[in-house]
Amino acid sequence: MPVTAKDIARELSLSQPTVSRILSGDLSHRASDETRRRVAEAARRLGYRRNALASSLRRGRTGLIGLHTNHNYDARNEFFGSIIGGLQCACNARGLDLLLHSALHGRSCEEMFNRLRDGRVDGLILHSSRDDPLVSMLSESSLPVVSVADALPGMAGVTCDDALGMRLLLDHLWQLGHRRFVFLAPQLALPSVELRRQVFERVLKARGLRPGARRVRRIEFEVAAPVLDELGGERAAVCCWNDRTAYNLLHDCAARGVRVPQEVAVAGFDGFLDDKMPGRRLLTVGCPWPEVATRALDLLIEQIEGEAGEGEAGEGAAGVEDGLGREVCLPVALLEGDTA
Amino acid sequence: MPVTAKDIARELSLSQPTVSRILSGDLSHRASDETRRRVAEAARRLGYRRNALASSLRRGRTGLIGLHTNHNYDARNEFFGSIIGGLQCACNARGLDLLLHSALHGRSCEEMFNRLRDGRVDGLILHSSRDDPLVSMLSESSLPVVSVADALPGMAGVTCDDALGMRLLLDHLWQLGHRRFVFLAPQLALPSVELRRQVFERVLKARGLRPGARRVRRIEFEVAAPVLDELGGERAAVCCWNDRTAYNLLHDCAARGVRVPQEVAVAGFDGFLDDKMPGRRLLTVGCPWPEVATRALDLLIEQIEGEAGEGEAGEGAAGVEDGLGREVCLPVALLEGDTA
DNA sequence: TTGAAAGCGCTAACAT
DNA sequence: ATGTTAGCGCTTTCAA
Repeated sequence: MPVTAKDIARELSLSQPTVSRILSGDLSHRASDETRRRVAEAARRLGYRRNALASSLRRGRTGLIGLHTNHNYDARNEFFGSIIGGLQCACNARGLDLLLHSALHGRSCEEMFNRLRDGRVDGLILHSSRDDPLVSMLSESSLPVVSVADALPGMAGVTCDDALGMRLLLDHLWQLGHRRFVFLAPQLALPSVELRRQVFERVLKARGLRPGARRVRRIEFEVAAPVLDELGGERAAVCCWNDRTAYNLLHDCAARGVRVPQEVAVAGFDGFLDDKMPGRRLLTVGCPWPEVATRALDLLIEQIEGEAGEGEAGEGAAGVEDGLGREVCLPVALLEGDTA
Repeated sequence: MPVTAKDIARELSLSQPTVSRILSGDLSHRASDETRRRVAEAARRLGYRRNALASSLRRGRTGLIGLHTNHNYDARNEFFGSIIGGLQCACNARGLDLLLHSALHGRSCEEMFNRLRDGRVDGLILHSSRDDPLVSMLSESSLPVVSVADALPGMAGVTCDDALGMRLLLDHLWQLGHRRFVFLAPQLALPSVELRRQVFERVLKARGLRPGARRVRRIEFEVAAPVLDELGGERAAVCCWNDRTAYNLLHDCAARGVRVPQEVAVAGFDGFLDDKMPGRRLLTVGCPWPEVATRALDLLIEQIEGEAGEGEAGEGAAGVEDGLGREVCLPVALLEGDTA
């Protein structure tokens, strides 16, 4: 039913490749202006549209960028929405489209790997954790991959400056007079959070706080409430691993009548703009997630382009100078608020 | 470089189709257990992965669903994020993947149309407005399309019950004692908003309010501030066309020291969960956007499947009984708050 | 400037 | 139970 180059060729008594060359805008091909005109006219008249599948199959390029996460995130999650949104804009600017891979929950890791590598995407943006078996499969494969937010072994990645963020946050809280801290971390093995935790412990230890005054509390993903039972009256600053957890905690405080910041101080990490409810503002660390996504796409495109011109390079030290081992770390900023 | 069915066939001295049939899980094909085993083993050993492009080209199905909007939305927008998120889940459950089409801003409408119809997706979820030329091009084409949130002529769609929502809202405000109303609408030709506006005017007229007490104010997208200058002291209930606009208005009120709800009452439309800042809650209409997306996908799949078994049906009344003209309207609920 | 031929990797019809 | 043949629609030599 759809009109093909062959149809136009038949209509104009030309060969199919000639038509195809003109319609694909091949500039190295010098066709007569007359033929050009006739082909263009017939294409418009018959409603020709190039089949992207056939074209991609032949050229080995699809113009599609894949996005996959092994967490239960979708676009409704503010973090993941920021990543997707940033990618949408960046793809837009570069004439690419974005493929959101479905998670295939419950299926084997091999199946997911096979789908990611089935030729539909030129490269992959990945958000995952160290304990995901898919990571090593991907890093050993030839598919260009760049991780976002959390650094993953064996592949390029773009992160926020987690260490700096945590330092800024602790300095600020310290200056406000806080001397008792809790860090709420998820059980997930997220490199970014582990980094923040390390800095949390190192900085506070250096300031001379005893372990009891600088606790790390593992929580169920973003569920903060249980920690309130453990604070025991004394004032504490609770550093949440992300903004969502912090907002949950604020909610729990309100529900239990715990005053913020008088009894409990709350800090987040993400910096999602929240001008919804005036009169209250979360202390947090601003992370440029959309820019993380944009930079990741840049790195990915480098890899994709590099891959094309490959083939004769020495195999020994490959992977470093062509961007495979590149790690980009973007600056963060303290966003002051009234919750501490 | 990638391993093909041909490679495996050569390795095992089989024909390529035999290998292909086994690896594609063709159950109608009875291969000997021995061959099955050898093929499976070789596939694993050599790292075979089926090329989705070739497969799709041949079968005429891609397993990809497209999403396009002609507005400047991306996943960071709460509304569009909800739609994307809902689609991700629904696609996930059905083994489909989601393709976010880049907007191609500044390029011609034909180009966008051509990209949407280039064979990469089996069907399209569309969010657009009546004044978009793309809509008629798509509705006349054979590509399965379903619109979300805003009903579009000539194609199936899923919407929220905008009329009911506005009625519930006005009833509630009326009972609270409000007798002066403003509806903030964008200049965009969004059918859903026009419907709300119509109901706004009809209901309030029926209640006997004179035009001056039931004004419709066109605003720049989601910019609410200017309306504050025009209220002139007297108390009014401002119905915003969406939650974002309402939050902006709350923000503006706080900035100018206008007390809500004492001086100005504020209502939204969307119902995005906002437990971020405890102690204040927007009066709004809860719209099930993710479910809108899910239902739209169902309708789309119906169309796609129906299309396959087509070919001999009478052409006269086509398009109605096979779901093309279907319009689904999902229920909404009033979400009470303290802003009115 | 254009045409002929080949092939991307797969699936489907038919033959054996 | 397996092989043969053909073709999806396009791009890419190479030849004319």
